[in-house]
Amino acid sequence: MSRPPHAREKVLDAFERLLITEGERAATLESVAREAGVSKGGLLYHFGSREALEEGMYARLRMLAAEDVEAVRTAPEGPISYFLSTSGDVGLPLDRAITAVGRLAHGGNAAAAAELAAVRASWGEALRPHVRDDAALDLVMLVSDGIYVNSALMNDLPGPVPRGEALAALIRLVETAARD
Amino acid sequence: MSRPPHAREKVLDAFERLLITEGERAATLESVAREAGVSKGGLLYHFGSREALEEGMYARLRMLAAEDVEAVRTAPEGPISYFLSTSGDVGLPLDRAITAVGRLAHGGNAAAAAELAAVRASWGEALRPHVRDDAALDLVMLVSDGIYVNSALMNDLPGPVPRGEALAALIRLVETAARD
DNA sequence: GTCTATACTAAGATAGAC
DNA sequence: GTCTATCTTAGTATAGAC
Repeated sequence: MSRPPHAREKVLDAFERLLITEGERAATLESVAREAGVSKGGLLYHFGSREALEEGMYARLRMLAAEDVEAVRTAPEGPISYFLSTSGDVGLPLDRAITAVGRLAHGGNAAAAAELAAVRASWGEALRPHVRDDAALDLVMLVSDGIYVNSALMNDLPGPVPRGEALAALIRLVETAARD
Repeated sequence: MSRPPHAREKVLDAFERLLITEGERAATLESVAREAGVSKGGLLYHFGSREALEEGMYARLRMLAAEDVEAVRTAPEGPISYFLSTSGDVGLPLDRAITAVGRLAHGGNAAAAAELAAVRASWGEALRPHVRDDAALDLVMLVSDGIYVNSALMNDLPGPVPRGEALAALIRLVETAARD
Protein backbone atom coordinates (compact mmCIF):
# COMPACT_ATOMS: atom_id res chain seq x y z
CA MET A 1 0.00 0.00 0.00
CA SER A 2 2.83 2.49 0.63
CA ARG A 3 6.53 3.24 1.00
CA PRO A 4 8.96 3.02 2.76
CA PRO A 5 8.93 -0.78 2.86
CA HIS A 6 7.40 -1.78 6.14
CA ALA A 7 8.91 -4.68 8.03
CA ARG A 8 5.81 -6.66 7.12
CA GLU A 9 6.56 -6.38 3.41
CA LYS A 10 10.25 -7.07 3.95
CA VAL A 11 9.33 -10.28 5.76
CA LEU A 12 7.03 -11.33 2.95
CA ASP A 13 9.73 -10.55 0.38
CA ALA A 14 12.24 -12.64 2.33
CA PHE A 15 9.81 -15.54 2.64
CA GLU A 16 9.15 -15.42 -1.09
CA ARG A 17 12.86 -15.24 -1.91
CA LEU A 18 13.75 -18.20 0.29
CA LEU A 19 10.87 -20.31 -1.03
CA ILE A 20 11.96 -19.68 -4.61
CA THR A 21 15.69 -20.13 -4.25
CA GLU A 22 15.98 -22.76 -1.51
CA GLY A 23 12.57 -24.34 -1.15
CA GLU A 24 10.04 -24.81 1.57
CA ARG A 25 12.27 -26.65 3.98
CA ALA A 26 14.76 -23.81 4.09
CA ALA A 27 12.10 -21.15 4.53
CA THR A 28 11.86 -21.46 8.31
CA LEU A 29 10.77 -18.59 10.50
CA GLU A 30 14.35 -18.13 11.67
CA SER A 31 15.80 -18.02 8.15
CA VAL A 32 13.06 -15.71 6.96
CA ALA A 33 13.67 -13.35 9.87
CA ARG A 34 17.42 -13.34 9.19
CA GLU A 35 16.88 -12.78 5.45
CA ALA A 36 14.47 -9.92 6.20
CA GLY A 37 16.85 -8.35 8.68
CA VAL A 38 14.51 -8.61 11.63
CA SER A 39 14.46 -10.84 14.69
CA LYS A 40 12.32 -13.91 15.10
CA GLY A 41 10.23 -12.00 17.64
CA GLY A 42 9.86 -9.12 15.20
CA LEU A 43 8.62 -11.44 12.48
CA LEU A 44 6.15 -13.04 14.83
CA TYR A 45 4.68 -9.68 15.69
CA HIS A 46 3.63 -9.24 12.06
CA PHE A 47 2.76 -12.86 11.35
CA GLY A 48 1.78 -14.69 14.49
CA SER A 49 2.48 -18.13 13.08
CA ARG A 50 3.83 -19.91 10.07
CA GLU A 51 0.28 -20.32 8.79
CA ALA A 52 -0.28 -16.57 9.01
CA LEU A 53 2.89 -16.03 7.00
CA GLU A 54 1.64 -18.41 4.32
CA GLU A 55 -1.73 -16.65 4.29
CA GLY A 56 0.16 -13.41 3.69
CA MET A 57 1.71 -14.91 0.57
CA TYR A 58 -1.70 -16.03 -0.70
CA ALA A 59 -3.06 -12.53 -0.28
CA ARG A 60 -0.15 -11.11 -2.28
CA LEU A 61 -0.71 -13.70 -5.01
CA ARG A 62 -4.44 -12.97 -5.25
CA MET A 63 -3.80 -9.25 -5.69
CA LEU A 64 -1.14 -9.65 -8.38
CA ALA A 65 -3.11 -12.35 -10.20
CA ALA A 66 -6.22 -10.18 -10.41
CA GLU A 67 -4.14 -7.47 -12.11
CA ASP A 68 -2.71 -9.98 -14.57
CA VAL A 69 -6.09 -11.42 -15.52
CA GLU A 70 -7.08 -7.89 -16.49
CA ALA A 71 -3.88 -7.56 -18.54
CA VAL A 72 -4.64 -10.85 -20.33
CA ARG A 73 -8.15 -9.71 -21.18
CA THR A 74 -7.01 -6.43 -22.69
CA ALA A 75 -3.67 -7.41 -24.28
CA PRO A 76 -3.24 -5.69 -27.68
CA GLU A 77 -1.42 -8.69 -29.21
CA GLY A 78 -4.29 -10.94 -28.15
CA PRO A 79 -4.91 -12.87 -24.93
CA ILE A 80 -3.39 -16.19 -26.01
CA SER A 81 -0.13 -14.74 -27.22
CA TYR A 82 0.22 -12.51 -24.19
CA PHE A 83 -0.67 -15.30 -21.81
CA LEU A 84 1.83 -17.77 -23.27
CA SER A 85 4.64 -15.31 -23.77
CA THR A 86 4.51 -14.32 -20.10
CA SER A 87 4.21 -17.88 -18.76
CA GLY A 88 7.97 -18.31 -18.62
CA ASP A 89 8.72 -15.05 -16.86
CA VAL A 90 10.53 -15.57 -13.64
CA GLY A 91 11.50 -12.19 -12.29
CA LEU A 92 8.24 -10.29 -12.12
CA PRO A 93 6.28 -9.97 -8.87
CA LEU A 94 3.42 -12.18 -10.04
CA ASP A 95 5.73 -14.94 -11.25
CA ARG A 96 7.63 -14.87 -8.01
CA ALA A 97 4.42 -15.09 -5.99
CA ILE A 98 3.19 -18.01 -8.09
CA THR A 99 6.46 -19.88 -7.74
CA ALA A 100 6.54 -19.26 -3.99
CA VAL A 101 2.99 -20.52 -3.52
CA GLY A 102 3.81 -23.39 -5.89
CA ARG A 103 6.62 -24.44 -3.57
CA LEU A 104 4.15 -24.56 -0.70
CA ALA A 105 1.63 -26.47 -2.81
CA HIS A 106 4.20 -29.09 -3.82
CA GLY A 107 5.19 -29.23 -0.18
CA GLY A 108 1.82 -30.78 0.47
CA ASN A 109 -0.04 -27.65 1.50
CA ALA A 110 -3.63 -28.07 0.32
CA ALA A 111 -4.53 -24.41 0.88
CA ALA A 112 -1.69 -23.35 -1.40
CA ALA A 113 -2.80 -25.79 -4.10
CA ALA A 114 -6.33 -24.36 -3.88
CA GLU A 115 -5.00 -20.80 -4.30
CA LEU A 116 -3.13 -21.79 -7.44
CA ALA A 117 -6.16 -23.61 -8.82
CA ALA A 118 -8.25 -20.47 -8.29
CA VAL A 119 -5.75 -18.29 -10.15
CA ARG A 120 -5.58 -20.82 -12.96
CA ALA A 121 -9.38 -20.90 -13.20
CA SER A 122 -9.56 -17.11 -13.51
CA TRP A 123 -7.10 -17.21 -16.40
CA GLY A 124 -9.20 -19.91 -18.02
CA GLU A 125 -12.28 -17.69 -17.86
CA ALA A 126 -10.41 -14.81 -19.44
CA LEU A 127 -9.17 -16.99 -22.31
CA ARG A 128 -12.32 -18.99 -22.96
CA PRO A 129 -13.96 -16.44 -25.32
CA HIS A 130 -10.86 -16.43 -27.50
CA VAL A 131 -10.43 -20.14 -28.21
CA ARG A 132 -12.28 -22.52 -30.49
CA ASP A 133 -13.49 -25.07 -27.95
CA ASP A 134 -12.68 -26.77 -24.65
CA ALA A 135 -9.87 -28.87 -26.10
CA ALA A 136 -8.25 -25.68 -27.42
CA LEU A 137 -8.54 -24.08 -23.99
CA ASP A 138 -6.94 -27.15 -22.43
CA LEU A 139 -4.13 -26.91 -24.95
CA VAL A 140 -3.35 -23.28 -24.16
CA MET A 141 -3.62 -23.74 -20.41
CA LEU A 142 -1.48 -26.87 -20.35
CA VAL A 143 1.28 -25.39 -22.51
CA SER A 144 1.34 -22.45 -20.12
CA ASP A 145 1.47 -24.79 -17.14
CA GLY A 146 4.32 -26.67 -18.78
CA ILE A 147 6.30 -23.51 -19.42
CA TYR A 148 5.69 -22.33 -15.88
CA VAL A 149 6.69 -25.56 -14.16
CA ASN A 150 9.90 -25.87 -16.13
CA SER A 151 10.78 -22.25 -15.45
CA ALA A 152 10.03 -22.55 -11.75
CA LEU A 153 11.88 -25.82 -11.38
CA MET A 154 15.00 -24.70 -13.15
CA ASN A 155 15.42 -21.47 -11.25
CA ASP A 156 16.86 -19.42 -14.10
CA LEU A 157 19.26 -22.09 -15.30
CA PRO A 158 19.29 -22.69 -19.05
CA GLY A 159 16.63 -25.39 -19.03
CA PRO A 160 14.22 -27.00 -21.45
CA VAL A 161 11.92 -23.96 -21.71
CA PRO A 162 11.71 -22.42 -25.16
CA ARG A 163 12.76 -18.77 -25.31
CA GLY A 164 13.13 -16.12 -27.99
CA GLU A 165 12.40 -17.37 -31.50
CA ALA A 166 11.67 -20.91 -30.27
CA LEU A 167 8.98 -19.52 -27.98
CA ALA A 168 7.57 -17.39 -30.78
CA ALA A 169 7.36 -20.45 -33.06
CA LEU A 170 5.60 -22.41 -30.34
CA ILE A 171 3.09 -19.62 -29.78
CA ARG A 172 2.31 -19.48 -33.52
CA LEU A 173 1.72 -23.22 -33.45
CA VAL A 174 -0.61 -23.04 -30.46
CA GLU A 175 -2.52 -20.05 -31.84
CA THR A 176 -3.09 -21.81 -35.13
CA ALA A 177 -4.45 -24.83 -33.33
CA ALA A 178 -6.49 -23.00 -30.72
CA ARG A 179 -7.60 -19.56 -31.83
CA ASP A 180 -11.24 -19.05 -32.53
CA MET B 1 15.16 -57.40 -7.22
CA SER B 2 13.16 -60.01 -5.25
CA ARG B 3 10.35 -60.90 -2.86
CA PRO B 4 9.44 -60.81 0.01
CA PRO B 5 9.61 -57.01 0.30
CA HIS B 6 12.85 -56.22 2.05
CA ALA B 7 12.82 -53.51 4.66
CA ARG B 8 14.82 -51.39 2.24
CA GLU B 9 12.02 -51.40 -0.31
CA LYS B 10 9.39 -50.86 2.37
CA VAL B 11 11.29 -47.78 3.51
CA LEU B 12 11.51 -46.44 -0.02
CA ASP B 13 7.79 -47.08 -0.53
CA ALA B 14 6.98 -45.22 2.68
CA PHE B 15 9.20 -42.28 1.71
CA GLU B 16 7.51 -42.11 -1.68
CA ARG B 17 4.03 -42.32 -0.16
CA LEU B 18 4.69 -39.55 2.36
CA LEU B 19 6.27 -37.28 -0.23
CA ILE B 20 3.26 -37.66 -2.52
CA THR B 21 0.48 -37.34 0.02
CA GLU B 22 1.93 -34.96 2.60
CA GLY B 23 4.93 -33.31 0.99
CA GLU B 24 8.60 -32.98 1.70
CA ARG B 25 8.28 -31.39 5.11
CA ALA B 26 6.26 -34.30 6.44
CA ALA B 27 8.61 -36.90 5.01
CA THR B 28 11.04 -36.88 7.92
CA LEU B 29 13.17 -39.88 8.80
CA GLU B 30 11.00 -40.52 11.83
CA SER B 31 7.73 -40.40 9.87
CA VAL B 32 9.16 -42.53 7.11
CA ALA B 33 10.34 -45.13 9.61
CA ARG B 34 6.93 -45.18 11.31
CA GLU B 35 5.11 -45.45 7.97
CA ALA B 36 7.42 -48.27 6.92
CA GLY B 37 6.95 -50.07 10.21
CA VAL B 38 10.60 -49.94 11.22
CA SER B 39 12.51 -47.93 13.78
CA LYS B 40 14.57 -44.86 13.03
CA GLY B 41 17.68 -46.92 13.69
CA GLY B 42 16.44 -49.61 11.35
CA LEU B 43 15.89 -47.11 8.58
CA LEU B 44 19.33 -45.62 9.09
CA TYR B 45 20.89 -49.03 8.69
CA HIS B 46 19.60 -49.16 5.11
CA PHE B 47 19.98 -45.48 4.28
CA GLY B 48 22.69 -43.87 6.37
CA SER B 49 21.38 -40.33 5.89
CA ARG B 50 18.55 -38.37 4.42
CA GLU B 51 20.65 -37.79 1.33
CA ALA B 52 21.12 -41.53 0.89
CA LEU B 53 17.37 -41.98 1.12
CA GLU B 54 16.83 -39.37 -1.58
CA GLU B 55 19.48 -41.03 -3.75
CA GLY B 56 17.51 -44.28 -3.35
CA MET B 57 14.45 -42.55 -4.82
CA TYR B 58 16.47 -41.25 -7.77
CA ALA B 59 17.73 -44.76 -8.51
CA ARG B 60 14.18 -46.08 -8.49
CA LEU B 61 13.05 -43.27 -10.81
CA ARG B 62 15.89 -43.90 -13.26
CA MET B 63 15.03 -47.57 -13.53
CA LEU B 64 11.31 -47.03 -14.09
CA ALA B 65 11.88 -44.15 -16.50
CA ALA B 66 14.21 -46.21 -18.68
CA GLU B 67 11.45 -48.83 -19.03
CA ASP B 68 8.91 -46.17 -19.95
CA VAL B 69 11.11 -44.59 -22.60
CA GLU B 70 11.24 -48.01 -24.27
CA ALA B 71 7.44 -48.25 -24.01
CA VAL B 72 7.09 -44.81 -25.64
CA ARG B 73 9.38 -45.81 -28.51
CA THR B 74 7.47 -48.99 -29.28
CA ALA B 75 3.87 -47.97 -28.50
CA PRO B 76 1.47 -49.42 -31.13
CA GLU B 77 -0.82 -46.35 -31.04
CA GLY B 78 2.19 -44.13 -31.72
CA PRO B 79 4.64 -42.44 -29.34
CA ILE B 80 2.86 -39.08 -29.05
CA SER B 81 -0.51 -40.51 -28.21
CA TYR B 82 0.95 -42.98 -25.73
CA PHE B 83 3.14 -40.35 -24.14
CA LEU B 84 0.32 -37.85 -23.65
CA SER B 85 -2.31 -40.32 -22.57
CA THR B 86 -0.06 -41.61 -19.79
CA SER B 87 1.05 -38.15 -18.60
CA GLY B 88 -1.87 -37.84 -16.22
CA ASP B 89 -1.53 -41.26 -14.65
CA VAL B 90 -1.07 -41.03 -10.93
CA GLY B 91 -1.13 -44.53 -9.52
CA LEU B 92 1.56 -46.36 -11.47
CA PRO B 93 5.05 -46.88 -10.04
CA LEU B 94 6.71 -44.51 -12.51
CA ASP B 95 4.21 -41.72 -11.90
CA ARG B 96 4.60 -42.09 -8.19
CA ALA B 97 8.39 -41.94 -8.45
CA ILE B 98 8.21 -38.84 -10.65
CA THR B 99 5.84 -37.09 -8.27
CA ALA B 100 7.98 -37.99 -5.27
CA VAL B 101 11.15 -36.68 -6.90
CA GLY B 102 9.16 -33.67 -8.09
CA ARG B 103 8.30 -32.88 -4.49
CA LEU B 104 11.98 -32.89 -3.64
CA ALA B 105 12.81 -30.76 -6.67
CA HIS B 106 10.21 -28.15 -5.76
CA GLY B 107 11.58 -28.33 -2.25
CA GLY B 108 14.72 -26.73 -3.59
CA ASN B 109 16.75 -29.89 -4.12
CA ALA B 110 18.96 -29.28 -7.16
CA ALA B 111 19.92 -32.95 -7.52
CA ALA B 112 16.24 -33.89 -7.73
CA ALA B 113 15.61 -31.24 -10.39
CA ALA B 114 18.53 -32.59 -12.42
CA GLU B 115 17.13 -36.13 -12.23
CA LEU B 116 13.79 -34.93 -13.56
CA ALA B 117 15.46 -32.96 -16.32
CA ALA B 118 17.37 -36.08 -17.38
CA VAL B 119 14.20 -38.17 -17.56
CA ARG B 120 12.48 -35.42 -19.51
CA ALA B 121 15.38 -35.24 -21.96
CA SER B 122 15.25 -38.98 -22.59
CA TRP B 123 11.55 -38.72 -23.45
CA GLY B 124 12.37 -35.85 -25.80
CA GLU B 125 14.89 -38.00 -27.67
CA ALA B 126 12.36 -40.80 -28.05
CA LEU B 127 9.72 -38.43 -29.44
CA ARG B 128 11.93 -36.29 -31.67
CA PRO B 129 11.79 -38.61 -34.74
CA HIS B 130 8.00 -38.52 -34.66
CA VAL B 131 7.34 -34.78 -34.69
CA ARG B 132 7.56 -32.19 -37.43
CA ASP B 133 10.09 -29.80 -35.89
CA ASP B 134 11.42 -28.39 -32.64
CA ALA B 135 8.36 -26.27 -31.97
CA ALA B 136 6.20 -29.38 -32.30
CA LEU B 137 8.41 -31.25 -29.88
CA ASP B 138 8.14 -28.34 -27.43
CA LEU B 139 4.36 -28.45 -27.79
CA VAL B 140 4.11 -32.15 -26.99
CA MET B 141 6.56 -32.00 -24.10
CA LEU B 142 4.95 -28.92 -22.54
CA VAL B 143 1.42 -30.30 -22.75
CA SER B 144 2.70 -33.42 -21.05
CA ASP B 145 4.43 -31.33 -18.38
CA GLY B 146 1.20 -29.40 -17.87
CA ILE B 147 -0.85 -32.55 -17.45
CA TYR B 148 1.71 -33.98 -15.06
CA VAL B 149 2.00 -30.92 -12.86
CA ASN B 150 -1.74 -30.54 -12.49
CA SER B 151 -2.14 -34.21 -11.71
CA ALA B 152 0.66 -34.20 -9.17
CA LEU B 153 -0.53 -31.01 -7.53
CA MET B 154 -4.12 -32.07 -7.20
CA ASN B 155 -3.42 -35.45 -5.65
CA ASP B 156 -6.32 -37.31 -7.23
CA LEU B 157 -8.88 -34.59 -6.57
CA PRO B 158 -11.12 -33.71 -9.52
CA GLY B 159 -8.90 -30.98 -10.89
CA PRO B 160 -8.35 -29.11 -14.14
CA VAL B 161 -6.73 -32.06 -15.94
CA PRO B 162 -8.66 -33.31 -18.96
CA ARG B 163 -9.68 -36.97 -18.73
CA GLY B 164 -11.61 -39.42 -20.88
CA GLU B 165 -13.08 -37.89 -24.04
CA ALA B 166 -11.66 -34.43 -23.19
CA LEU B 167 -8.18 -35.92 -23.06
CA ALA B 168 -8.76 -37.79 -26.31
CA ALA B 169 -9.86 -34.56 -28.01
CA LEU B 170 -6.77 -32.78 -26.71
CA ILE B 171 -4.50 -35.53 -27.98
CA ARG B 172 -6.08 -35.36 -31.45
CA LEU B 173 -5.48 -31.61 -31.45
CA VAL B 174 -1.83 -31.98 -30.45
CA GLU B 175 -1.19 -34.78 -32.91
CA THR B 176 -2.64 -32.75 -35.76
CA ALA B 177 -0.39 -29.85 -34.87
CA ALA B 178 2.76 -31.81 -34.12
CA ARG B 179 2.90 -35.12 -35.95
CA ASP B 180 5.40 -35.51 -38.72
C1' DG C 1 6.87 -2.13 16.69
C1' DT C 2 10.84 -4.67 17.59
C1' DC C 3 14.18 -7.07 20.50
C1' DT C 4 16.20 -10.85 23.85
C1' DA C 5 15.53 -14.80 26.36
C1' DT C 6 13.61 -18.95 26.87
C1' DA C 7 10.40 -23.11 26.62
C1' DC C 8 9.17 -27.01 24.16
C1' DT C 9 9.20 -30.17 20.27
C1' DA C 10 11.08 -32.56 16.66
C1' DA C 11 14.74 -33.05 13.36
C1' DG C 12 19.01 -35.77 11.72
C1' DA C 13 22.41 -38.74 13.38
C1' DT C 14 25.40 -42.00 16.53
C1' DA C 15 26.39 -45.84 19.86
C1' DG C 16 25.73 -49.92 21.37
C1' DA C 17 22.41 -53.75 22.95
C1' DC C 18 19.96 -57.67 21.06
C1' DG D 1 19.35 -56.59 10.47
C1' DT D 2 16.81 -54.11 13.72
C1' DC D 3 16.01 -51.95 18.17
C1' DT D 4 16.46 -48.43 22.25
C1' DA D 5 18.72 -44.66 24.08
C1' DT D 6 20.86 -40.52 23.55
C1' DC D 7 23.30 -36.38 21.52
C1' DT D 8 23.04 -31.98 19.02
C1' DT D 9 20.86 -28.76 16.42
C1' DA D 10 17.07 -26.31 14.74
C1' DG D 11 12.02 -25.52 14.47
C1' DT D 12 7.72 -22.98 16.22
C1' DA D 13 6.06 -20.25 19.71
C1' DT D 14 5.60 -17.36 24.17
C1' DA D 15 6.82 -13.73 27.69
C1' DG D 16 8.32 -9.72 28.75
C1' DA D 17 11.92 -5.88 28.28
C1' DC D 18 12.84 -1.76 25.52
